[in-house]
Amino acid sequence: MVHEKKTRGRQKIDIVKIENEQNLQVTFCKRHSGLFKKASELCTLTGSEVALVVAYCFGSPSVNAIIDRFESQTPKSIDSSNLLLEAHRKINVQHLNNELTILQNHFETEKKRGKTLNQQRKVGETRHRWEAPIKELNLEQLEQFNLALLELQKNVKSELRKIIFEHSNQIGNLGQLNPYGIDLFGINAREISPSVFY
Amino acid sequence: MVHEKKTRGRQKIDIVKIENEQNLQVTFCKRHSGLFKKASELCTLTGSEVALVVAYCFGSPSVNAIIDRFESQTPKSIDSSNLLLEAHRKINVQHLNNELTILQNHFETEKKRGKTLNQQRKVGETRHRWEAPIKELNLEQLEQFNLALLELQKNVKSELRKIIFEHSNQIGNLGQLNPYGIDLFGINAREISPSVFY
DNA sequence: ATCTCTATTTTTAGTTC
DNA sequence: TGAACTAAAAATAGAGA
Repeated sequence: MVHEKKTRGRQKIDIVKIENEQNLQVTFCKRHSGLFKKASELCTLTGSEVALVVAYCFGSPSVNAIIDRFESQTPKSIDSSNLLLEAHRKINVQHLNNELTILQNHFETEKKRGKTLNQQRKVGETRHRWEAPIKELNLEQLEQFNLALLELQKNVKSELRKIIFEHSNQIGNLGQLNPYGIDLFGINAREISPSVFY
Repeated sequence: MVHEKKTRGRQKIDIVKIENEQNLQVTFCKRHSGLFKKASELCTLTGSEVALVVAYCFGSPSVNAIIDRFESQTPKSIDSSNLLLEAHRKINVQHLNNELTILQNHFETEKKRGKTLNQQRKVGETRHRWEAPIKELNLEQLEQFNLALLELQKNVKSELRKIIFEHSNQIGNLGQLNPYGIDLFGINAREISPSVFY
């Protein structure tokens, strides 16, 4: 019996910019989630720190679809300028906020752990003399990164408001609007072994 | 003829912290490079922006091996404190510098492109009215991120100097020293289509 | 640490539902 | 859109030099 193959399976592709907009969207979606999964796994497996920021935008047609869908879900009572504002806020900033909150919780946890380490050191463990500076360096770096992300988020918000404000004076040009999306992924420092801090 | 398998091939593993130090190192190495490759591919394929920071440290035994190897390659004429300084600088900061230079070149290119866009806009292309703010937002964010990275690099350097200085007064404790490595990967903004900027 | 090698697992391109 | 499917491509665990 001859078995007809149902699909051609995964095809080899060159790593060059995808020109077909449809393919690009699908590939972005798949590889984007794949990348975050890999990053997450690296963190978990090796206890390393990974900060990953992916920024992208959608082409106008799919943007319209998203906005349309959002509008159809929103009560009509909200006035239209507010509606657009909220739509963009939700689409662009909500996820960012969520991720950032998680990230900040990680930082808090690490900060506490850093303090504990500091206290332990005061007890007189000379064995740990090299750990503390690196620990602190690490925290410092992470906090700077965190601050940069906060700043970035602030800018996203204010720029979005600006854009949407301009836009509200110009309804009908929706196709030219570019929603902006940012995903964040952050994992904190961790011990590799009781005597090697990270 | 019975074919004896040479290896068991890839084995399924749970995504939990690897406790065996040796396995951890190898896995980190493999997955670290795999992650950067994936990030690079996502950028190229979809023209998205990705910033990836991976920070990790080595356990003491392999650290000794690295330092030993470095020392055996270095002319004996250099005095030992300088030697250690240089060793750590090379190991920890060189790659960072290289990556950062590439990153900065990308930023420069993008900044120029942003200016060109600005000039074009002044010519009177109303069609592009939404592109510029997002372009600028993007650049601004990227520059902030870049600044954060520069700051981070500065801290790595100064902390390393501090650690190495302390260490040079305390030879014989090499096993407690934790080299610190940071890899950076950054890709710039790009057009998705002539009318959608990123 | 890296590189190699192999046999698997995992990811994903293309398609269909 | 978007989730599910398939089969091929790609990544990688384990072992080695």
